[in-house]
Amino acid sequence: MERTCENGTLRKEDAGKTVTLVGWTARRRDLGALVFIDLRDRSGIVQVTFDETMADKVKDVRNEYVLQVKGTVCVRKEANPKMATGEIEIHAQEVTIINASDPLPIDLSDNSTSSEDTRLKYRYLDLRRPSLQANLFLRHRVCMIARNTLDKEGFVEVETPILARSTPEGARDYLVPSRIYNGKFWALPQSPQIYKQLLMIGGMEKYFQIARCFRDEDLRADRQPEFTQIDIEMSFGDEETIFATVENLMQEIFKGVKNYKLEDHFLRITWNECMRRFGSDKPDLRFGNEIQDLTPLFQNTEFQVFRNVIDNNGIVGAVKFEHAAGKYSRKALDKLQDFVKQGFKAKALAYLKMTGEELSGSIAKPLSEEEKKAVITKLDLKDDDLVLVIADQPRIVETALGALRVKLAHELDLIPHESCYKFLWVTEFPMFEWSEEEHRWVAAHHPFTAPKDEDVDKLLTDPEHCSSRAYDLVCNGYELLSGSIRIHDQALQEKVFEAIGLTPEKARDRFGFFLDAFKFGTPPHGGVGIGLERLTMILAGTDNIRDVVAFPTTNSSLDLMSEAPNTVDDAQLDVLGVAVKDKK
RNA sequence: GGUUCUUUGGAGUAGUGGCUUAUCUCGUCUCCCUGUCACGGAGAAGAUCACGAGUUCGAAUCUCGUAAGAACCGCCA
Repeated sequence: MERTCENGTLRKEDAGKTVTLVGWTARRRDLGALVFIDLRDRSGIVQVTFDETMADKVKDVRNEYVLQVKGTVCVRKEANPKMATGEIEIHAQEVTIINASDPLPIDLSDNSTSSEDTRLKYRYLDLRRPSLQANLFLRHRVCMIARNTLDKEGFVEVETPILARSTPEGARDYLVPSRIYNGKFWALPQSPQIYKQLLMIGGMEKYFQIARCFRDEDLRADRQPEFTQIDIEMSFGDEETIFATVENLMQEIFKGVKNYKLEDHFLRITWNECMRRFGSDKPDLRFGNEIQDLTPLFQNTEFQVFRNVIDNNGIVGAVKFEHAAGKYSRKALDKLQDFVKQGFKAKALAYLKMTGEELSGSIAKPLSEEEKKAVITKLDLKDDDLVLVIADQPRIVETALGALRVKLAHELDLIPHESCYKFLWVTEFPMFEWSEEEHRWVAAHHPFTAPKDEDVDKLLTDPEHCSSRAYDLVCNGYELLSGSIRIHDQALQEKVFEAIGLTPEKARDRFGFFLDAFKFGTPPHGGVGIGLERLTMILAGTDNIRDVVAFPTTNSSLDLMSEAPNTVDDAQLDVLGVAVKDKK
């Protein structure tokens, strides 16, 4: 099919050229003997005019008809400054209606928003939306830069199996029944973790993969059941080598995509400090409002609530918001209290408001004059400042105030709208977390993560206070990547398995091949998995992962377009040796 | 597993117990129009108000249940 150029690329310099264009009818303005059609392809829109000799040929054309137009590029008498191609138009000489279109069930114009489920049902139409196409182009750019940058540094892309063995630690696996071995199952990889470590043992030294990962867990605005990681692993390095590689990669991506220069080295803080200051392991550093520990001010308090909390190893935490007291009514603050009670198990939310020199609010009365003065001095309170206070167990205080910090920053518009990217390495994550369900310690990152050298002796005796060599890279409140230095010593690996309650027999059963591999000269190694969607979201300036995935699912992992998952024929089940208990 | 919110012509919405024969915008259909660009003008069609039960003299509106969507908590090594 003849096509001489893309519609959105035409400019005044092209005037006089005869061109053949193809595309979709974005909009048609019919003035009778003169018809204008905005012809859209993926590059943009150009106005085509059909004069009295041509108007008849397009009288049946409606929105989204596919056309081929031959015509001359002409300078417009009156330019449209809102269009990239607004200085020119195409005077049509020939037109072919290539295909018709029914009226669309969704509205493609940018100022309208069809509901999320209608858009997902007709995703292939929603994809015609220029903003969505731009996101997919952006994602492509990120992948291209990642490939080129890593290639230049000697990393080799290796594909690892999608049909793999289930590794019960961690997220729930998607399972695939085996036809040849009835009763046995593949698992889709949650990440290529074990394979990339085996590649290190296999002597690849520097590996990467743009890898699809699968996790059968409940979704969020930034989580889909399948997603893509820029997966990187390297031998003979340490944190410094890996951080340098990632920082360079991020710099290249932000330069290539946004022409934005990131700082040479990203900030670093330990996990403990991060939780203390921000109540989150993925803090948004585009605004301040850090959590303050007020416990020392109330050591001798007679306020019973604080007294009880402090006597039971709790803390009193606070977050200050400047010029916010007037914006939060009693009702609004009650709502915030419900938010922390329901979401974060906090028993209550107290507040203080500064009016002139005077402190008022829910706990102003029970506090002594001395204590109030101490709070004012400690938080440097000025007129109209709002202070949210929670007294409870430390982790509850931190996470609840951390969540309020983010919530109010949004409500008070404290977050810069323009391009602003605050990167942060969070290091020394805890080695283990206590699982209430399983009544055992589980790996906080994954069980192949190396402990800090000085904590190796505490693995079995004091798992709670073991720190690991795991790290996250955080940007604007998103966990952009996770990684760690891995264990490369068989004895240490077995010890960590023991710490999470895996008996040697069970460990052998689940990871035997992996443990065996450690016996044969395993190099020290470590790496990261970068969340491609989250990175693209940040670059695209959206907070919904569906905006950067071509065919996303709903919150409940349904594809509304194809209606997957769905039933299969009994014959298909038979051959797999699978029976369905309760058909819904 | 839990919490909160949402569901009204093809699309987006207004409507908090009777003022409704359900509002407006876009789209659709018919006619007019040679400089529009979210074209304009005249007219028309199109909705058992997600589904089921209940309260009431009376329900799009109140209550309960079901389904679907969204955000969050748990979960996500």
